[in-house]
Amino acid sequence: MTDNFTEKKIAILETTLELIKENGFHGTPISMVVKKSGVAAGTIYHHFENKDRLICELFSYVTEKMLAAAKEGDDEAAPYEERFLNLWKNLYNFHTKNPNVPLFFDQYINSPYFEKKPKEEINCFHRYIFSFIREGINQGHLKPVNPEILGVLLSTTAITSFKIQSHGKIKAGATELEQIIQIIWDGVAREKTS
Amino acid sequence: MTDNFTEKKIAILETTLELIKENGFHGTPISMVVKKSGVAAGTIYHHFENKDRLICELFSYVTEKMLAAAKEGDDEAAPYEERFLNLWKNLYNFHTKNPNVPLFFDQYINSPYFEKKPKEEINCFHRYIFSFIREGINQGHLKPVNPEILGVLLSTTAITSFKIQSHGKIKAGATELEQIIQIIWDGVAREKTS
DNA sequence: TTGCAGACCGAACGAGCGTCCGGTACAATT
DNA sequence: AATTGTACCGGACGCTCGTTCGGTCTGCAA
Repeated sequence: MTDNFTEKKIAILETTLELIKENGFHGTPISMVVKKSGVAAGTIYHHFENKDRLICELFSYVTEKMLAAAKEGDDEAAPYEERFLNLWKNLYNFHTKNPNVPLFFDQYINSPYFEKKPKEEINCFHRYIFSFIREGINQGHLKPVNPEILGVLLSTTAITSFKIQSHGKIKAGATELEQIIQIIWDGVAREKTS
Repeated sequence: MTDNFTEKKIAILETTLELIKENGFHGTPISMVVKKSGVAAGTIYHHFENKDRLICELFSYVTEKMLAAAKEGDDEAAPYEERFLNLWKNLYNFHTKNPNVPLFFDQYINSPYFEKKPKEEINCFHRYIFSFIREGINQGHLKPVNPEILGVLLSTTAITSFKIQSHGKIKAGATELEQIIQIIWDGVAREKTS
C-alpha cells in the first residue's frame, strides 16, 4: 500500500519483468515469480492487490525509468535536430541496456490491460515525448503534424530498431542504426538536411 | 492433420483471433473458444495438437491473409512510389477491415512464440515485403539500406498507424493518415519528392 | 514490558485450466 | 454388408493457477 519501494518489492518487479520477457504474459504464474525472486507468495500479495495490479504497476515502474533515460544529456540550448537525435539514441540505448523492457512494454501496450484504459491516463513518458515534439513543431523544425502521432511513431521506431538489432534475425550494426535514425529524421523533418 | 480448412477449423481460428484481441493471449482459455465458437473441445484437439500449436497456426493463417491483401492492385508497370504507397495503404486498410488482426499480430511478435523461432522461419508475408523493398533499392528509388530493416519499419508503421487511429486515444482522420504516409515515404525515399 | 503495526512467510484451497478418451455419425472403400 | 477413416462430441481427470490466511519476526510507541 505504501509507495516506498522496499527491497522485496523491487525484487518482485524486476523478477516479473525478466520472466515476462522469457515466458510472456501468460506463462509467468506467480509461483514462478516466487521461485525466482525468493520472495514468498504472501509477500507479493502484501505489496500488490493481485496479479493484474502487479503488472500494471510494473508498467509504471518501467515507464518512469524510460522517462529518466530519455531526458539524459538533453541540452535545451542545443540545435533541435541534435536534441532529437539524442533523445532517440537515449531511447535506443535504454532498451539495449534493459533488454527486458521493450518486450514487456510492447506486450503490455498490445494487451487489454492497456487497451481498456481510459484515454486520459496517458503516462508521464508519453507526455514528455509529446511536449518535446510539440516544441519542434512550434520552432519549425518538424512537419506540422499532430504531435501525438509523431511521438508514437518516434518511440515505436526506437523499440522496433532495438528489436531488429537484438533479434539476431536481421543483422544490424552501428551503420544500420545511423541509417535508421536518418530515415526517421528525414521523415519527420520539415526540410531535408542531408 | 490434413491441411484442408473445414468449416469448424476456420470457426476455431476466427473465434480464437477475436478472443485474443479482447482478452489477450493469457485470458483466452480453450473453454472460452469452445463456448464462443460452438465447437467441442475434442474437435479443437482433433485439428490442433495443442493450444500452442493452435496459436502458431493462427499466426500463419493471419499472415497469409495479410499477404493477399498487400498484393492487391499492385501494377508492376506503375511508378515505384505509387506502388509503395499502394502497398502501405493496402496494409493499413487490411488492418482497418480486420481489427482483430493487428493486436493479435503484435502480441504474437512480442511473445516467446515468435522470439524463440529460428531466423530461417521468416514467413511468406515478410518475404514478400523484403523483395518488394529490395526492388525499390535496386531501381534507385529507396535509400540503399538493408531491405529487411526497411521492410520491418514499413510494416510496423502500418500497424502502428492503424492502432493510433483505432485506439481513439489519439484522433487521426484521413488528413493525418496522408501525412503519416508522407513521413514514411520522405524517410525511406532516396530524394525528397514534395 | 507490553502492545501494536507492518514486512514477510508458506501450506492449503477451490476454481478452472489444458488435455484425453470413449463414443457417435456418416461417407468412402472393399 | 462389413470395414475403415475422418470429423466431431462432451464428460472427466489431474494439475496448476491465483489467492487466502494464520502465523512469526522486528522495531517503535506507549
